[in-house]
Amino acid sequence: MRIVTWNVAGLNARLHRVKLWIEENQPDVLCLQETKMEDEVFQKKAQPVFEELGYESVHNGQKSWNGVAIVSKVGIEDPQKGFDDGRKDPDPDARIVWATCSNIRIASCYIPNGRALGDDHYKYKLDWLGRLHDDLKKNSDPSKNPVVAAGDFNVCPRPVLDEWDPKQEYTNFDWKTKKTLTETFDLPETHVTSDARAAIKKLDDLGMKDVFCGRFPEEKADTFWEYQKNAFRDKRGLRIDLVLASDVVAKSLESIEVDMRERTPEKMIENKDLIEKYKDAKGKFVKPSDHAPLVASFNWSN
DNA sequence: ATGGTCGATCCTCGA
Repeated sequence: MRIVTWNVAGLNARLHRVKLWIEENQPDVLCLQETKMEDEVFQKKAQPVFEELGYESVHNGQKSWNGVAIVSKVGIEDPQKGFDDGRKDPDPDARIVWATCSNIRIASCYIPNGRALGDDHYKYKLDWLGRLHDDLKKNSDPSKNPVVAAGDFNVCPRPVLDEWDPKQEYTNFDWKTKKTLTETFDLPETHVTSDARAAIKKLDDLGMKDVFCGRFPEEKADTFWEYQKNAFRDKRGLRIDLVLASDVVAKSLESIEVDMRERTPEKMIENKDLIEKYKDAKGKFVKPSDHAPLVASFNWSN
């Protein structure tokens, strides 16, 4: 059972590559984030592509921003859009969708970025993670049942290992001044706070284990590199995409890895055939997302 | 002369 999470940064723009990736990698369940489209658009443009490949799908989206989907070749049962955490105020954003696939309750999650510590969006981020906890506790009981929450958590769970070094100096040539500039890059502060980490810890305490962390407690494995300033080339990334699994699932983990090839910028692709392959029907090279797919394989049968 | 973020939308915002 191969479960994948991938923030595609716009499914309309990325569809050609998502299709290729599914064909090559044959995931059982693919959790997508940042589809940036309404459900009607998903049904019309994306769903038929997935169906052609033998996949069912469920989507919770909105215009321009956010949007999440579960794409599965092992069934989609009891789909649910948004939270069912007992609260009356619905989430204003389309950030979570649930489905049961091969007897595992699965959520595709896009946690709010937070923007800045003083911003209301940061409060929303922490509240959102609390709601995820409460929904899991209320409906899924991860201490007993097979549950997976996969997605872009916008939190670096482990200090240092899941971050870039904010003190490291990077050099880039500036064509305007014709000088080599040295600069450092601050971490996104909303991703590394003790409160954000405590929210992930609370999910862990509920029984939702960060399976990469369980297998590789001492290793780095970034999943996101910003588009700006050659971040991928300079290995300036963060580990913010996570597969959280309840114990019965987590203990069946066979492998977990990041597909770096899918994030490789055009300039760094050496195999020219690959560049041709990434061109869509109109002959336009489809750029990578700023996130790489995180692929988790479990020895799971229901 | 080089390159400079990207996507969705409507030009600026969010990441």
